[in-house]
Amino acid sequence: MKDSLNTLFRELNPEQQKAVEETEGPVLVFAGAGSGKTRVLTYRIAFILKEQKASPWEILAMTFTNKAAGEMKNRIQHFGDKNKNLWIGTFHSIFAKILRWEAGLLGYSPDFVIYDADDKERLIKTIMEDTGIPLQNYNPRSISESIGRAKNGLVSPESFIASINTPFQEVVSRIYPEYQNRLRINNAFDFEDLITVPLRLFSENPEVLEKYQRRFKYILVDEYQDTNKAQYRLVYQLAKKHRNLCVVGDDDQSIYRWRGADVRNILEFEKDFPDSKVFKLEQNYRSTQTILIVANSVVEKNAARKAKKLWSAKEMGEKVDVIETADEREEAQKVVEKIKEEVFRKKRTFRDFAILYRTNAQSRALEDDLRRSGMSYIIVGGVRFYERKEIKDILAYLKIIVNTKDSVSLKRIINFPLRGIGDSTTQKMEQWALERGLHLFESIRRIKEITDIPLRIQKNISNFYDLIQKYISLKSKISPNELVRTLVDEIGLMTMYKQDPSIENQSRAENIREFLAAVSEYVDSSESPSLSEFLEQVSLITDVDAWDDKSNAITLMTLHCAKGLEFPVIFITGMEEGLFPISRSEDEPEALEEERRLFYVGLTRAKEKIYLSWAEKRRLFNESYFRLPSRFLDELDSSCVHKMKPHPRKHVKFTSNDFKQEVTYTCDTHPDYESYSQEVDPYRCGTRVHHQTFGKGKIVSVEGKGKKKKVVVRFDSGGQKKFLVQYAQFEIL
DNA sequence: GGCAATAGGCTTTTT
DNA sequence: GCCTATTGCC
Repeated sequence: MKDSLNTLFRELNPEQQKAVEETEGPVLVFAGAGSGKTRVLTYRIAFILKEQKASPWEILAMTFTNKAAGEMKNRIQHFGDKNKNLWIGTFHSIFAKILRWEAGLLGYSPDFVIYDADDKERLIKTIMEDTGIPLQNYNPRSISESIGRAKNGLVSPESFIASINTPFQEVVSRIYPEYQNRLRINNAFDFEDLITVPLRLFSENPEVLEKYQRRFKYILVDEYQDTNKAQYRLVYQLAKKHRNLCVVGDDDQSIYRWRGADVRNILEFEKDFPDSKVFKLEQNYRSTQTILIVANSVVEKNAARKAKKLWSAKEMGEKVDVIETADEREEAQKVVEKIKEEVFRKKRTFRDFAILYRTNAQSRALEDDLRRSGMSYIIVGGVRFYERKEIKDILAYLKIIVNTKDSVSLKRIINFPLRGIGDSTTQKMEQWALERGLHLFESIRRIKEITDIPLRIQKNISNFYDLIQKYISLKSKISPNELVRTLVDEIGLMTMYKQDPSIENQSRAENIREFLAAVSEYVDSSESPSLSEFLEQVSLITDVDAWDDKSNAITLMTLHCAKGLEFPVIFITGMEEGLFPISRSEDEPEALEEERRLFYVGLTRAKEKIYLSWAEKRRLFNESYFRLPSRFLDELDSSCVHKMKPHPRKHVKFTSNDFKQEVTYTCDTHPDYESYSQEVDPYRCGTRVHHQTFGKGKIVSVEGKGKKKKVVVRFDSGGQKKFLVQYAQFEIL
């Protein structure tokens, strides 16, 4: 171990080495993209162990993704295989583990299940139905998000009620306390709970907090800029005793503000810990100089950031190519063309490429073309595997077997596959349970006592009860693997899907097979496999975690997903106003800065070459829209950019379809369209208008025709608003 | 209670 | 354009 440490120490630059050796007291490491952040973290742990400052189980290292945690674990294994007992994991998995141990103190049993966004929404819907809040007026998802935001910001149901400003918040304030109540009844936690409940646990039980404070002599936090208020408090609490806290992050890569992440946590670390040591890692080992110049030129436009400048000892490298295309199909073609060129010219292979985009929906056009060209690709993200309906159905069975109190899962499967227990019956049973303060599962067990359910249906219910009961008793006798296979077989899922030869059912059957394989894999890899541990793993996994760089394929994913990864060649597609930066960020400077950081993250994924592309016309939802190039393209250091002119278009052809569609056209860049247009209409892009209330402005987009015609006007005062032309009473200037 | 047809919502990003 | 949830009919 000593040898390998010495060898590797030579690989650290002076700043990295200082950050590794400064083990005592609070330490803040600003680690720019590609500056060897993971290396510093792992060496630091290895160094602490080597100096025998702590035992492995006294070191806690927290990350945001399983992938990052796994990489850290892997690298540390190189230093010695006794390091298995280190506490390395995601925030959520670490605290899920602690919650299992301390569940009793919270009125939970250790078999609790973890609800994902879908379960959460179902529960909220149930509450809305029960409390008579009309689903039509309030969207359960917005309510779920609102509650999530409150929890991340440590706003309790009580304080939420105290700060109501809108009717919507009033509705949320009625649901929020009941939601927490039902979670407890269902013996379930949601994602936010995994962070906020430990905090409550610690504040209500100081002796428990002290136990963990004493245990964790050294605490490390990765991607500190992504912590939210709750996570920050949790870290702060745990580190208070030994004060050996090392946080590593990069404010320029903070891209999860919308999820409650608070950059202030990293920017104000020195305020929270006045005696902290600060290190800045600014040498980038990943990218060419050109790439860093371009990336810096973009992120410098942000006001809220710590001054720093990444540099590289590498060569200048190639310029960034900006590609302008006619529509998203041509964009895809160009990307494919460039990949072919790179493969041919530079002898690159598919795994060298990543195609990034802002929204998952953009992947389709790219996929179509890649498939046509016979190039292998993998999509990371999108519809997550464990969130697919057929998988969630099986998971719901498993959750019930582990925790019969979980009424959300119970309702999901009570009549799936169809067994003659319909909605009205379920409602009767719920009502019966509610009146007696029992769980829904109790109604099922004691179905004979519910006399207003016909005998025939009672029989169906008691069959269902026997089925679940059988697996509950099997749970301790056979492995999760055998149990799941028997279950899938008994409820006839595979036969059900296979019977129908439609593509979607075939792919469902395929997914179930994949799921069964995942269970086997879990059983093989775990020391003491249990159903409940498997469920936890599944709940906390993401698709990036499953991304493996071994297969030789082009990677497609969102910019968010790409964080922490690197590729020789990066494509960032859809560089258009309204898409990137996404339209919702336009009127909020902080959101816009976050978009810019996201762009920065994308750019710094590249080792050698960057292609940026945008399309003049793009299909979104079901309509075509004309587009303007992203403002970010203007922010690139022009000396490092090479603009590729679109193919000379001899005739801009518009099919009759183009005129039938309801399109948004932006005219400044499309004089061609004007000459083809049969409509003489003063309300088009670029027209300056005056509005009674808002003053003077310019039309920036148009949609719809006739009476439905709407325009978006950007006013000189700064704001932007959409109007129905019919009612707006504009004065044309 | 079951099933097929239709309406409606959505697309920013995720542990 | 897709997926899901709801509706209306059997």
